[in-house]
Amino acid sequence: MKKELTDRQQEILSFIEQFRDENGYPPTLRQIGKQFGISSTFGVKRHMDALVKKGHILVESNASRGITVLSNFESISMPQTLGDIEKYFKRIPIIGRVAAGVPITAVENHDGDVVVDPAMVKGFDTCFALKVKGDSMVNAGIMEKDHVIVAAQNFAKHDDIVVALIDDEATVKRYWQKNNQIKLMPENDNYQPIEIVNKEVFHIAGKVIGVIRWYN
Amino acid sequence: MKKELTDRQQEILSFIEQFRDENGYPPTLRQIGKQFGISSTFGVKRHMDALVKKGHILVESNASRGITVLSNFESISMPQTLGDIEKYFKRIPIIGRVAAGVPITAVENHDGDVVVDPAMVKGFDTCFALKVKGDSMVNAGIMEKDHVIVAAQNFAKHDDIVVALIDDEATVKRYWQKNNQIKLMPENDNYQPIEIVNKEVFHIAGKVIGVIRWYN
DNA sequence: AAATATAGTGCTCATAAGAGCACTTGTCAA
DNA sequence: TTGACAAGTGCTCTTATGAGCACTATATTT
Repeated sequence: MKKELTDRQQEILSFIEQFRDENGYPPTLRQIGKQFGISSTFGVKRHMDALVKKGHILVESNASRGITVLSNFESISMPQTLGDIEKYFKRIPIIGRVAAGVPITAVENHDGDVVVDPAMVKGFDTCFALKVKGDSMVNAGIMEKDHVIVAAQNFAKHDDIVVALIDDEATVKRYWQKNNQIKLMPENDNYQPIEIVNKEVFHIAGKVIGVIRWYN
Repeated sequence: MKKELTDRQQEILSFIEQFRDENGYPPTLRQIGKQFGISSTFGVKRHMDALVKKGHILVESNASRGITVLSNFESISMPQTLGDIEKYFKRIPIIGRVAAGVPITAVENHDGDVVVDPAMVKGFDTCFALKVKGDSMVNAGIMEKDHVIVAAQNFAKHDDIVVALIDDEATVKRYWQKNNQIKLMPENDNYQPIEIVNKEVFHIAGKVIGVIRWYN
């Protein structure tokens, strides 16, 4: 069992992990020292020894950057059989281009995928994810490069956030409808509402049901 | 765009990734050479140069093991065995209360969990999710009731978005630091920055690495 | 007051490890 | 046949980096 760390040791352990995560390789003793204002490698080395002793890392002797951080994997609720997996986890494809003619499910359109909770997309037949271009929805908390999770459907209700196609151009906007009049409302003061006059070239691809953002 | 690799280059790239995944740090040129029966570091070095040129890795000059493998988004794949699951999916606990005294991992504090892509939290030892209260970060696209994904750590860099504890009250803010002065910056014009004067009652619980939102 | 633990300095030393040159071998296309 | 290219050898050179010693400082405990 891992033993309690001092504040200093915890700080240093966190730094090692973060460094490794950002660079793909762990820091040297001197890089650690520099980060914390420790001028001597020996001072840092003793922290390593302490972290090894307490079971948080492994250090390969005489190997530069030879630090292995031991993970702390605590399982929550996990599937018991392979067949169970879809009850616990779901992957949704990230669609590169959304165009009217092209079926959403087209494989050549894949651009990776996102992992979501199946409970969240329950009841929606076909879902896909879309990487947001532009900042027209920032006031709705949808930023450039976020991924929106979309339930595929060709209709919408007033006030839904939708993925709409105008002349084969995909856009995320809030759907506004009164009687026979339709507008696509941006949520950014620098943009103007788009009024749909020609319904021939207008299409709804789906309704936004979620947003996922990762920093870095 | 990444260019095509020769068979040899592909083998070597795979080995580097596998080595790093197993050990937590990349191999040296000599270790790579040993694996493939290449006795000269120069032979290996030229493979590295080729991989850099073709956009698959980064190499830090004169740094031992300074190889960063650039990630490649693969298309949807599913685990083949139960043991594989954690490579594909991860659940992160939603923490009810974040308080200075209480360990984050305390089970009684669970409030369900969120499903995320393990690749996104790779390298972070302990992660948790937190439901956002209040609208002080709307300009950063973090809305009330969103879940923020947090990597547990007790330090932060200037400009990180952090979960901070002041007098046992948890808050999400942008971390601002200059010399010895620390401020927590809201991203909403209706709120004022919080200046940290008493560091006794101030604590950093973690760094926000992602945001998840579900509508309805 | 003495003992103990954590944290750090300023060195030295040995070596692990990257950089690079001149030369060789084998394959394939023009 | 020639030329281009990938792949590898056997070196040398430099330096980045881990190991370790003797000593200091500051708490906290005994």
